[in-house]
Amino acid sequence: MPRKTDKRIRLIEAAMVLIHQHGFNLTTLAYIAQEADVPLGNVYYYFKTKEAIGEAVIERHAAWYTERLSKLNDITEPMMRLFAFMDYTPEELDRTARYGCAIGGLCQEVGKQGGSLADQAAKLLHDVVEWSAMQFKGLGFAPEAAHDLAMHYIAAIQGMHLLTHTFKDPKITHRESSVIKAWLKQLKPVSDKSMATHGELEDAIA
Amino acid sequence: MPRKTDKRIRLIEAAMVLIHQHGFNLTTLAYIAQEADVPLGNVYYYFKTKEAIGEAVIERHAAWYTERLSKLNDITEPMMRLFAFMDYTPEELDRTARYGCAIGGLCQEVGKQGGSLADQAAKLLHDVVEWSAMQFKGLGFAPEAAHDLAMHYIAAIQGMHLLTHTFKDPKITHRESSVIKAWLKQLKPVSDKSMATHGELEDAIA
DNA sequence: GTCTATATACAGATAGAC
DNA sequence: GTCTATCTGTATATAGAC
Repeated sequence: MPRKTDKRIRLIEAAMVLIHQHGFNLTTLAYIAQEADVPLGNVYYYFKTKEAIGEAVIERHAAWYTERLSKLNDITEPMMRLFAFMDYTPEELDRTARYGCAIGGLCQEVGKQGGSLADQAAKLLHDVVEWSAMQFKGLGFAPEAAHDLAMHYIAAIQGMHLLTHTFKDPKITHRESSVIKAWLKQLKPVSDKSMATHGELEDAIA
Repeated sequence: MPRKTDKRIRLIEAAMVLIHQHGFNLTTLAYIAQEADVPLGNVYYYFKTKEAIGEAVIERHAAWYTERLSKLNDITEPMMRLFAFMDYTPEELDRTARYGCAIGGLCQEVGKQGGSLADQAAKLLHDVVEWSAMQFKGLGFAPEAAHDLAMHYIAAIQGMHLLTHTFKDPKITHRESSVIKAWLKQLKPVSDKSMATHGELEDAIA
Protein backbone atom coordinates (compact mmCIF):
# COMPACT_ATOMS: atom_id res chain seq x y z
CA MET A 1 0.00 0.00 0.00
CA PRO A 2 2.01 2.93 -1.28
CA ARG A 3 1.53 5.94 0.95
CA LYS A 4 1.75 9.50 -0.24
CA THR A 5 5.29 9.93 1.02
CA ASP A 6 6.47 6.84 -0.76
CA LYS A 7 6.80 8.22 -4.23
CA ARG A 8 7.78 11.59 -2.92
CA ILE A 9 10.79 10.12 -1.19
CA ARG A 10 11.69 8.04 -4.20
CA LEU A 11 11.58 11.15 -6.37
CA ILE A 12 13.79 13.11 -3.99
CA GLU A 13 16.35 10.34 -3.75
CA ALA A 14 16.46 9.82 -7.49
CA ALA A 15 16.82 13.56 -7.97
CA MET A 16 19.58 13.73 -5.40
CA VAL A 17 21.67 11.17 -7.23
CA LEU A 18 20.97 12.48 -10.72
CA ILE A 19 21.61 16.10 -9.82
CA HIS A 20 24.90 15.12 -8.25
CA GLN A 21 25.84 13.16 -11.33
CA HIS A 22 24.71 15.52 -14.07
CA GLY A 23 24.11 18.84 -12.39
CA PHE A 24 20.79 20.53 -11.77
CA ASN A 25 20.21 22.02 -15.20
CA LEU A 26 20.89 18.84 -17.14
CA THR A 27 18.74 16.70 -14.88
CA THR A 28 15.32 16.53 -16.48
CA LEU A 29 12.08 15.79 -14.71
CA ALA A 30 11.48 12.96 -17.14
CA TYR A 31 14.77 11.37 -16.12
CA ILE A 32 14.03 11.78 -12.42
CA ALA A 33 10.57 10.29 -12.89
CA GLN A 34 12.01 7.36 -14.79
CA GLU A 35 14.63 6.59 -12.15
CA ALA A 36 12.04 6.86 -9.37
CA ASP A 37 9.65 4.71 -11.39
CA VAL A 38 6.96 7.38 -11.29
CA PRO A 39 5.03 8.54 -14.37
CA LEU A 40 6.11 11.97 -15.48
CA GLY A 41 2.70 13.55 -15.06
CA ASN A 42 2.51 12.32 -11.50
CA VAL A 43 5.61 14.21 -10.47
CA TYR A 44 3.64 17.42 -10.39
CA TYR A 45 1.33 16.05 -7.76
CA TYR A 46 4.30 16.03 -5.37
CA PHE A 47 6.27 19.01 -6.63
CA LYS A 48 4.81 22.11 -8.19
CA THR A 49 7.97 22.95 -10.14
CA LYS A 50 11.42 21.59 -10.85
CA GLU A 51 12.83 24.15 -8.45
CA ALA A 52 10.66 22.65 -5.72
CA ILE A 53 12.40 19.33 -6.29
CA GLY A 54 15.72 21.11 -6.03
CA GLU A 55 14.68 22.59 -2.71
CA ALA A 56 13.63 19.21 -1.38
CA VAL A 57 16.95 17.76 -2.49
CA ILE A 58 18.93 20.43 -0.67
CA GLU A 59 16.76 19.95 2.42
CA ARG A 60 17.63 16.30 2.35
CA HIS A 61 21.31 17.07 1.99
CA ALA A 62 20.94 19.38 4.99
CA ALA A 63 19.30 16.65 7.03
CA TRP A 64 22.06 14.27 6.04
CA TYR A 65 24.74 16.76 7.13
CA THR A 66 22.92 17.48 10.39
CA GLU A 67 22.95 13.81 11.17
CA ARG A 68 26.57 13.35 10.16
CA LEU A 69 27.81 16.36 12.13
CA SER A 70 25.75 15.28 15.11
CA LYS A 71 27.49 11.91 15.04
CA LEU A 72 30.87 13.62 14.84
CA ASN A 73 29.96 15.62 17.92
CA ASP A 74 30.09 12.38 19.88
CA ILE A 75 33.84 12.45 19.45
CA THR A 76 35.32 14.16 22.47
CA GLU A 77 38.29 15.96 20.95
CA PRO A 78 37.49 18.82 18.53
CA MET A 79 40.65 18.07 16.60
CA MET A 80 39.54 14.47 16.11
CA ARG A 81 36.16 15.73 14.86
CA LEU A 82 37.87 17.82 12.22
CA PHE A 83 39.93 14.80 11.26
CA ALA A 84 36.91 12.51 11.13
CA PHE A 85 35.01 14.95 8.93
CA MET A 86 37.61 14.19 6.28
CA ASP A 87 37.43 10.43 6.58
CA TYR A 88 35.89 9.24 3.35
CA THR A 89 34.77 5.76 2.48
CA PRO A 90 36.10 4.24 -0.75
CA GLU A 91 32.65 4.78 -2.25
CA GLU A 92 32.68 8.44 -1.32
CA LEU A 93 36.16 8.81 -2.77
CA ASP A 94 35.02 7.31 -6.03
CA ARG A 95 31.85 9.39 -6.19
CA THR A 96 33.81 12.58 -5.59
CA ALA A 97 36.30 11.72 -8.30
CA ARG A 98 33.44 11.11 -10.71
CA TYR A 99 30.98 13.83 -9.78
CA GLY A 100 32.65 16.20 -7.34
CA CYS A 101 31.19 17.43 -4.07
CA ALA A 102 27.39 17.44 -4.17
CA ILE A 103 27.12 20.61 -2.12
CA GLY A 104 30.03 22.44 -3.70
CA GLY A 105 28.70 21.59 -7.13
CA LEU A 106 25.26 22.91 -6.28
CA CYS A 107 26.67 26.12 -4.81
CA GLN A 108 28.71 26.64 -7.93
CA GLU A 109 25.88 25.91 -10.34
CA VAL A 110 22.85 27.52 -8.74
CA GLY A 111 24.91 30.29 -7.16
CA LYS A 112 24.97 31.94 -10.57
CA GLN A 113 21.23 31.73 -10.98
CA GLY A 114 20.13 33.32 -7.73
CA GLY A 115 16.74 32.47 -6.33
CA SER A 116 15.88 30.33 -3.36
CA LEU A 117 18.02 27.40 -4.50
CA ALA A 118 21.14 29.52 -4.31
CA ASP A 119 20.23 30.74 -0.84
CA GLN A 120 19.48 27.25 0.40
CA ALA A 121 22.69 25.78 -0.98
CA ALA A 122 24.70 28.64 0.49
CA LYS A 123 23.05 28.16 3.88
CA LEU A 124 24.05 24.52 3.84
CA LEU A 125 27.69 25.36 3.25
CA HIS A 126 27.38 28.13 5.83
CA ASP A 127 26.20 25.64 8.45
CA VAL A 128 29.19 23.41 7.77
CA VAL A 129 31.50 26.39 8.21
CA GLU A 130 29.72 27.21 11.48
CA TRP A 131 30.18 23.69 12.74
CA SER A 132 33.86 23.84 11.86
CA ALA A 133 34.20 27.17 13.64
CA MET A 134 32.75 25.53 16.75
CA GLN A 135 35.50 22.95 16.68
CA PHE A 136 38.20 25.60 16.38
CA LYS A 137 36.66 27.45 19.30
CA GLY A 138 36.80 24.18 21.19
CA LEU A 139 40.51 24.12 20.42
CA GLY A 140 40.90 27.43 22.21
CA PHE A 141 40.67 29.95 19.40
CA ALA A 142 38.73 33.17 19.81
CA PRO A 143 35.47 33.41 17.82
CA GLU A 144 36.84 35.55 15.04
CA ALA A 145 40.00 33.50 14.58
CA ALA A 146 37.97 30.30 14.75
CA HIS A 147 35.70 31.55 11.99
CA ASP A 148 38.60 32.39 9.72
CA LEU A 149 40.22 29.04 10.38
CA ALA A 150 36.93 27.33 9.61
CA MET A 151 36.66 29.18 6.30
CA HIS A 152 40.18 28.13 5.42
CA TYR A 153 39.43 24.55 6.43
CA ILE A 154 36.28 24.30 4.31
CA ALA A 155 37.89 26.15 1.40
CA ALA A 156 40.75 23.67 1.41
CA ILE A 157 38.33 20.74 1.45
CA GLN A 158 36.22 22.19 -1.35
CA GLY A 159 39.32 22.91 -3.43
CA MET A 160 40.47 19.37 -2.82
CA HIS A 161 37.14 18.01 -4.06
CA LEU A 162 37.27 20.20 -7.14
CA LEU A 163 40.76 19.06 -8.12
CA THR A 164 39.87 15.44 -7.40
CA HIS A 165 36.85 15.79 -9.65
CA THR A 166 38.65 17.72 -12.36
CA PHE A 167 41.51 15.26 -12.61
CA LYS A 168 39.31 12.25 -11.86
CA ASP A 169 41.81 10.94 -9.36
CA PRO A 170 40.80 9.84 -5.83
CA LYS A 171 44.47 9.85 -4.83
CA ILE A 172 44.30 13.64 -4.86
CA THR A 173 41.78 13.54 -2.04
CA HIS A 174 43.98 11.10 -0.20
CA ARG A 175 47.08 13.20 -0.52
CA GLU A 176 45.44 16.57 0.03
CA SER A 177 43.54 15.48 3.11
CA SER A 178 46.88 14.42 4.60
CA VAL A 179 48.19 17.89 3.95
CA ILE A 180 45.13 19.48 5.56
CA LYS A 181 45.46 17.20 8.57
CA ALA A 182 49.12 18.12 8.91
CA TRP A 183 48.10 21.77 8.86
CA LEU A 184 45.52 21.15 11.56
CA LYS A 185 47.99 19.27 13.73
CA GLN A 186 50.49 22.07 13.95
CA LEU A 187 47.94 24.78 14.76
CA LYS A 188 48.82 26.56 17.99
CA PRO A 189 45.62 27.31 19.84
CA VAL A 190 45.78 30.40 22.02
CA SER A 191 44.18 29.77 25.39
CA ASP A 192 44.08 33.43 26.44
CA LYS A 193 41.06 34.75 24.57
CA SER A 194 42.31 38.33 24.53
CA MET A 195 45.39 37.24 22.61
CA ALA A 196 43.68 35.39 19.82
CA THR A 197 43.26 38.44 17.65
CA HIS A 198 43.19 38.45 13.91
CA GLY A 199 46.88 39.26 13.66
CA GLU A 200 47.67 36.20 15.71
CA LEU A 201 45.71 34.01 13.36
CA GLU A 202 48.11 34.19 10.48
CA ASP A 203 50.91 33.29 12.84
CA ALA A 204 48.86 30.41 14.12
CA ILE A 205 48.25 29.22 10.59
CA ALA A 206 51.90 29.67 9.75
CA MET B 1 35.27 46.07 -43.69
CA PRO B 2 34.44 43.24 -41.35
CA ARG B 3 36.86 40.42 -41.83
CA LYS B 4 36.05 36.79 -41.19
CA THR B 5 37.68 36.79 -37.79
CA ASP B 6 35.72 39.83 -36.67
CA LYS B 7 32.46 38.15 -35.85
CA ARG B 8 34.19 35.04 -34.74
CA ILE B 9 36.07 36.93 -32.06
CA ARG B 10 32.97 38.81 -31.02
CA LEU B 11 31.13 35.52 -30.62
CA ILE B 12 33.91 34.00 -28.53
CA GLU B 13 34.15 37.01 -26.27
CA ALA B 14 30.41 37.20 -25.79
CA ALA B 15 30.33 33.48 -25.05
CA MET B 16 33.18 33.82 -22.60
CA VAL B 17 31.34 36.41 -20.54
CA LEU B 18 27.95 34.72 -20.73
CA ILE B 19 29.26 31.26 -19.88
CA HIS B 20 31.08 32.68 -16.90
CA GLN B 21 27.93 34.46 -15.76
CA HIS B 22 25.32 31.77 -16.38
CA GLY B 23 27.26 28.58 -16.88
CA PHE B 24 27.68 26.63 -20.10
CA ASN B 25 24.38 24.79 -20.15
CA LEU B 26 22.21 27.84 -19.52
CA THR B 27 24.00 29.95 -22.08
CA THR B 28 22.04 29.66 -25.31
CA LEU B 29 23.39 30.24 -28.78
CA ALA B 30 20.63 32.77 -29.33
CA TYR B 31 21.84 34.74 -26.32
CA ILE B 32 25.46 34.58 -27.45
CA ALA B 33 24.48 35.70 -30.95
CA GLN B 34 22.46 38.56 -29.58
CA GLU B 35 25.28 39.82 -27.34
CA ALA B 36 27.79 39.53 -30.18
CA ASP B 37 25.34 41.26 -32.51
CA VAL B 38 25.43 38.39 -34.96
CA PRO B 39 22.31 36.79 -36.43
CA LEU B 40 21.62 33.38 -34.96
CA GLY B 41 21.84 31.53 -38.23
CA ASN B 42 25.23 33.04 -38.91
CA VAL B 43 26.75 31.55 -35.80
CA TYR B 44 26.93 28.17 -37.51
CA TYR B 45 29.17 29.55 -40.18
CA TYR B 46 31.83 30.06 -37.52
CA PHE B 47 31.09 27.18 -35.18
CA LYS B 48 29.69 23.86 -36.20
CA THR B 49 28.20 23.13 -32.76
CA LYS B 50 27.70 24.75 -29.40
CA GLU B 51 30.49 22.56 -28.05
CA ALA B 52 32.81 24.09 -30.63
CA ILE B 53 32.10 27.49 -29.13
CA GLY B 54 32.89 26.07 -25.71
CA GLU B 55 36.19 24.79 -27.00
CA ALA B 56 37.07 28.17 -28.48
CA VAL B 57 36.19 29.82 -25.19
CA ILE B 58 38.46 27.53 -23.21
CA GLU B 59 41.22 28.06 -25.76
CA ARG B 60 40.91 31.76 -25.21
CA HIS B 61 41.03 31.32 -21.46
CA ALA B 62 44.17 29.24 -21.98
CA ALA B 63 45.75 31.99 -24.07
CA TRP B 64 44.84 34.50 -21.42
CA TYR B 65 46.46 32.39 -18.70
CA THR B 66 49.55 31.78 -20.82
CA GLU B 67 49.97 35.49 -21.20
CA ARG B 68 49.32 36.21 -17.53
CA LEU B 69 51.70 33.52 -16.29
CA SER B 70 54.32 34.66 -18.77
CA LYS B 71 54.10 38.15 -17.31
CA LEU B 72 54.44 36.76 -13.80
CA ASN B 73 57.58 34.96 -14.90
CA ASP B 74 59.22 38.38 -15.28
CA ILE B 75 59.21 38.61 -11.50
CA THR B 76 62.54 37.32 -10.25
CA GLU B 77 61.52 35.68 -6.97
CA PRO B 78 59.33 32.56 -7.23
CA MET B 79 57.66 33.44 -3.94
CA MET B 80 56.72 36.84 -5.31
CA ARG B 81 55.26 35.18 -8.40
CA LEU B 82 53.01 33.04 -6.21
CA PHE B 83 51.98 36.15 -4.32
CA ALA B 84 51.30 38.12 -7.49
CA PHE B 85 49.16 35.33 -8.91
CA MET B 86 46.75 36.10 -6.10
CA ASP B 87 46.66 39.84 -6.63
CA TYR B 88 43.18 40.60 -7.89
CA THR B 89 41.86 43.86 -9.20
CA PRO B 90 38.66 45.21 -7.62
CA GLU B 91 36.86 44.22 -10.82
CA GLU B 92 38.14 40.67 -10.58
CA LEU B 93 37.11 40.50 -6.94
CA ASP B 94 33.63 41.62 -7.82
CA ARG B 95 33.33 39.22 -10.75
CA THR B 96 34.44 36.31 -8.62
CA ALA B 97 31.94 37.15 -5.90
CA ARG B 98 29.19 37.28 -8.51
CA TYR B 99 30.11 34.43 -10.80
CA GLY B 100 32.94 32.46 -9.23
CA CYS B 101 36.12 31.39 -10.96
CA ALA B 102 35.62 31.01 -14.71
CA ILE B 103 37.93 27.99 -14.93
CA GLY B 104 36.86 26.34 -11.72
CA GLY B 105 33.24 26.74 -12.70
CA LEU B 106 33.84 25.18 -16.08
CA CYS B 107 35.76 22.26 -14.59
CA GLN B 108 32.93 21.67 -12.16
CA GLU B 109 30.18 21.90 -14.74
CA VAL B 110 31.59 20.15 -17.78
CA GLY B 111 33.65 17.75 -15.70
CA LYS B 112 30.44 15.83 -15.09
CA GLN B 113 29.62 15.63 -18.76
CA GLY B 114 32.86 14.25 -20.08
CA GLY B 115 33.79 14.89 -23.69
CA SER B 116 36.43 17.18 -25.09
CA LEU B 117 35.25 20.19 -23.08
CA ALA B 118 35.99 18.41 -19.81
CA ASP B 119 39.44 17.41 -21.02
CA GLN B 120 40.24 20.90 -22.23
CA ALA B 121 39.10 22.55 -19.00
CA ALA B 122 41.05 20.04 -16.93
CA LYS B 123 44.16 20.64 -19.01
CA LEU B 124 43.88 24.35 -18.33
CA LEU B 125 43.78 23.80 -14.59
CA HIS B 126 46.55 21.26 -14.96
CA ASP B 127 48.78 23.84 -16.65
CA VAL B 128 48.22 26.27 -13.80
CA VAL B 129 49.20 23.58 -11.32
CA GLU B 130 52.31 22.89 -13.40
CA TRP B 131 53.27 26.54 -13.39
CA SER B 132 52.81 26.66 -9.63
CA ALA B 133 54.93 23.55 -9.21
CA MET B 134 57.68 25.32 -11.17
CA GLN B 135 57.66 28.11 -8.64
CA PHE B 136 57.91 25.73 -5.72
CA LYS B 137 60.80 24.01 -7.43
CA GLY B 138 62.38 27.42 -7.76
CA LEU B 139 62.03 27.75 -4.02
CA GLY B 140 64.17 24.68 -3.56
CA PHE B 141 61.59 21.91 -3.25
CA ALA B 142 62.11 18.58 -4.92
CA PRO B 143 59.83 17.85 -7.90
CA GLU B 144 57.41 15.61 -6.04
CA ALA B 145 57.10 17.90 -3.05
CA ALA B 146 56.74 20.90 -5.35
CA HIS B 147 53.88 19.20 -7.17
CA ASP B 148 52.02 18.46 -3.95
CA LEU B 149 52.55 21.99 -2.70
CA ALA B 150 51.24 23.29 -6.02
CA MET B 151 48.13 21.14 -5.74
CA HIS B 152 47.52 22.46 -2.26
CA TYR B 153 48.10 26.02 -3.41
CA ILE B 154 45.64 25.78 -6.31
CA ALA B 155 43.12 23.84 -4.22
CA ALA B 156 43.19 26.58 -1.60
CA ILE B 157 42.69 29.25 -4.26
CA GLN B 158 39.83 27.36 -5.89
CA GLY B 159 38.16 26.78 -2.53
CA MET B 160 38.56 30.46 -1.76
CA HIS B 161 36.84 31.37 -5.03
CA LEU B 162 34.00 28.95 -4.35
CA LEU B 163 33.31 30.33 -0.89
CA THR B 164 33.58 33.89 -2.17
CA HIS B 165 31.07 33.07 -4.87
CA THR B 166 28.75 31.10 -2.61
CA PHE B 167 28.59 33.80 0.05
CA LYS B 168 28.80 36.62 -2.48
CA ASP B 169 31.42 38.38 -0.40
CA PRO B 170 34.69 39.68 -1.91
CA LYS B 171 36.07 40.11 1.60
CA ILE B 172 36.39 36.33 1.76
CA THR B 173 38.91 36.44 -1.07
CA HIS B 174 40.74 39.22 0.69
CA ARG B 175 40.96 37.40 3.98
CA GLU B 176 41.64 33.95 2.57
CA SER B 177 44.39 35.13 0.25
CA SER B 178 46.11 36.61 3.29
CA VAL B 179 45.94 33.24 4.96
CA ILE B 180 47.37 31.52 1.90
CA LYS B 181 50.17 34.06 1.67
CA ALA B 182 50.98 33.53 5.33
CA TRP B 183 51.17 29.82 4.64
CA LEU B 184 53.51 30.43 1.70
CA LYS B 185 55.73 32.70 3.76
CA GLN B 186 56.48 30.18 6.43
CA LEU B 187 57.29 27.32 4.05
CA LYS B 188 60.74 25.91 4.68
CA PRO B 189 62.29 25.00 1.37
CA VAL B 190 64.70 22.10 1.56
CA SER B 191 67.83 22.80 -0.44
CA ASP B 192 69.16 19.26 -0.32
CA LYS B 193 67.16 17.49 -3.00
CA SER B 194 67.58 14.07 -1.45
CA MET B 195 65.87 15.29 1.74
CA ALA B 196 62.79 16.73 0.14
CA THR B 197 60.90 13.47 0.27
CA HIS B 198 57.21 13.14 0.62
CA GLY B 199 57.39 12.69 4.37
CA GLU B 200 59.27 15.97 4.66
CA LEU B 201 56.58 17.78 2.80
CA GLU B 202 53.99 17.62 5.50
CA ASP B 203 56.53 18.96 7.94
CA ALA B 204 57.35 21.76 5.55
CA ILE B 205 53.70 22.59 5.22
CA ALA B 206 53.27 22.39 8.97
C1' DG C 1 -4.10 9.95 -5.87
C1' DT C 2 -2.72 8.26 -10.47
C1' DC C 3 -1.43 8.44 -15.19
C1' DT C 4 -1.97 9.42 -20.45
C1' DA C 5 -2.00 12.73 -23.60
C1' DT C 6 -0.78 17.09 -24.74
C1' DA C 7 0.05 22.20 -24.56
C1' DT C 8 3.68 25.53 -24.75
C1' DA C 9 8.13 27.21 -25.15
C1' DC C 10 12.53 27.19 -26.66
C1' DA C 11 16.76 24.80 -27.41
C1' DG C 12 20.35 23.37 -31.12
C1' DA C 13 20.78 22.94 -35.71
C1' DT C 14 19.71 23.34 -40.99
C1' DA C 15 18.01 25.04 -45.71
C1' DG C 16 18.48 27.93 -48.95
C1' DA C 17 17.80 32.75 -50.84
C1' DC C 18 20.84 36.57 -51.33
C1' DG D 1 29.94 35.25 -46.32
C1' DT D 2 25.38 36.61 -44.60
C1' DC D 3 20.86 36.18 -42.72
C1' DT D 4 15.70 34.73 -42.58
C1' DA D 5 12.84 31.20 -41.97
C1' DT D 6 12.21 26.97 -40.22
C1' DC D 7 12.92 21.99 -38.90
C1' DT D 8 13.29 18.86 -35.10
C1' DG D 9 13.73 17.43 -30.62
C1' DT D 10 12.82 17.94 -25.99
C1' DA D 11 12.13 20.57 -21.77
C1' DT D 12 8.70 22.14 -18.16
C1' DA D 13 4.28 22.13 -17.16
C1' DT D 14 -0.97 21.28 -17.59
C1' DA D 15 -5.62 19.05 -18.67
C1' DG D 16 -8.52 15.95 -17.63
C1' DA D 17 -10.02 10.92 -17.68
C1' DC D 18 -9.81 7.32 -14.33
